[in-house]
Amino acid sequence: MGLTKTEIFTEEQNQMAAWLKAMAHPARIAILQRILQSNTCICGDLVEELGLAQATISQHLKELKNAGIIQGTIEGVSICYCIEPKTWKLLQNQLGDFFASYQGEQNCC
Amino acid sequence: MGLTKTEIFTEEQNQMAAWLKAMAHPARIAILQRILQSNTCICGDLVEELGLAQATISQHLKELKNAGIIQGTIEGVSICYCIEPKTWKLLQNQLGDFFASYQGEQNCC
DNA sequence: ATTATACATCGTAATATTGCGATATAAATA
DNA sequence: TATTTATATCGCAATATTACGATGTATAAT
Repeated sequence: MGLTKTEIFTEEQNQMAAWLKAMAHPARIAILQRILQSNTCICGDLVEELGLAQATISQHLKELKNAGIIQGTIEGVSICYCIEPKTWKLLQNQLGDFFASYQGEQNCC
Repeated sequence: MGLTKTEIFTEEQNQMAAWLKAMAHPARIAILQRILQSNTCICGDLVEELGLAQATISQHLKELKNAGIIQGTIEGVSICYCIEPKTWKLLQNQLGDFFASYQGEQNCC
């Protein structure tokens, strides 16, 4: 084995897992924080700021892009990455609901 | 290679990544939903409800427990799993802040 | 046209994850 | 004490992830 049995879960469960997985790496958290903080597009600055090789950063950016969390547009020689607003808000809402659905310890251990 | 370079990231970035990673699997999302929904402790019902083998479920529960997201207490023969309130609230707040720090598209692509 | 710059992609090695059968453990019951 | 019940752990095979050097590609500058 070694592959997730996606077919036994709902579309929503798989989507949520995919989003979380895309963010579940310190480098990708750092990239997102950097984009959020500067509140504008981020290009190759990342390679110097994080201590990872250019190929590695590029790969991480690709994963965030594939998950729909960021988007990249060509800006001359470099590429400009920023948050994909739609996905961001969707994920924000879904995660918000998910966490808020906890009613606190009641009949619990 | 093949191992994450945790030493170049902050404690917070690594912790957040670890929490997200623990939740970044459809089975573990399903388990958490089940716990949240029934609002009480969950034992072996999961094995019948999800379509995964007992060993697999046990492993997923272990990962959620190791991340501090759920806790398990022995309840006679079976084990009772529920949300770990402290971690849950912490993660809820940190994720909330993280997502809320997005200022919307401004100087962006 | 050539060169420089900024990324992306390929290929590969090291390691991690996923899933499960088999087996171990520990509490409850007969 | 022996057996049942509920869960954990081991060991393995299949696959995925992480990281990076090397190389490809496309735009800008010379």
